[in-house]
Amino acid sequence: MIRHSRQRDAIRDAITRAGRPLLPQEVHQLAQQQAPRLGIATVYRNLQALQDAGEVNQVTIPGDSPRFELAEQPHHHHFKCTQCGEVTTLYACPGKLAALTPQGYQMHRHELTLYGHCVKCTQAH
Amino acid sequence: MIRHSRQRDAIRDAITRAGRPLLPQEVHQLAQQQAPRLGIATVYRNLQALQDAGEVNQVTIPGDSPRFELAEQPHHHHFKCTQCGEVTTLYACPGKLAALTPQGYQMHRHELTLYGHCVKCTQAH
DNA sequence: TCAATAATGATAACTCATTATCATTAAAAC
DNA sequence: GTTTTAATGATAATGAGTTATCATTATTGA
Repeated sequence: MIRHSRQRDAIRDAITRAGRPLLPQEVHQLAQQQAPRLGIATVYRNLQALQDAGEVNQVTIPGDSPRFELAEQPHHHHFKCTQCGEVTTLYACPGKLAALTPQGYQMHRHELTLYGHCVKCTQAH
Repeated sequence: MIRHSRQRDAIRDAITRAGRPLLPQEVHQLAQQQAPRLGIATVYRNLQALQDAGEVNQVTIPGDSPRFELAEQPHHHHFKCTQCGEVTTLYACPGKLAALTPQGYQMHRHELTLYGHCVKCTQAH
């Protein structure tokens, strides 16, 4: 039987407030503002639980460990800043990707990641 | 001072013949046909050396460990078969991705991965 | 052919994200 | 309030990929 917990709320809130995919460590840091003694194991446990419950999804940027974002978002892609490492959500898609698929192949989904400098890092020059 | 070695030739040839990005284990298996007693440490050492020499590049598919492909290829993307796991090179690109970049951001490069079933796995039904 | 040493192969060691363990804490039903 | 037990926090253990170690092999210049 599933019980309510301050920690799980803090984790869900952190992901919601961020509006972008977060690494477990980022979730840990952000959620600690709301649940001070939060342990990293609890973060992993609840990310798993929230995923099983269909509340959050896993996002993997090439070369990085998985990040977590709210489920129930429209189709989107991501931008990773090569300076600060932050990942942003992009609500846009080039479309027409079926044309890239070779003869005889079946495409079911796609992932696109843009790389560059975010606003903060661009301005910091 | 760099010496010639049968093992490095076998590794370079395996990547060249494959025509697609290979995992270190795949390189190991393929190159063993040409260099029977090839050890996995030698594979890693030479992948690093070939990368330093600019002969091969590293490719990372989300969630996977790095693969290696020949450098000096035109711009391209990849297709990963969700059935057999094989990664194929796609010499095509949707283009016009600058339009997806948010105001104030600077995009330098992008990565696109298509997922689905390759010819072999599609036919195997 | 021979000497110098780069490269190899086998395997131990390491890295680091993630998971398991277990005593303690705290929801929630009564 | 009391009881039950899910959830937590601290930390040890795990695992997969990669790197380091070192005795041995093999390339290359003399």
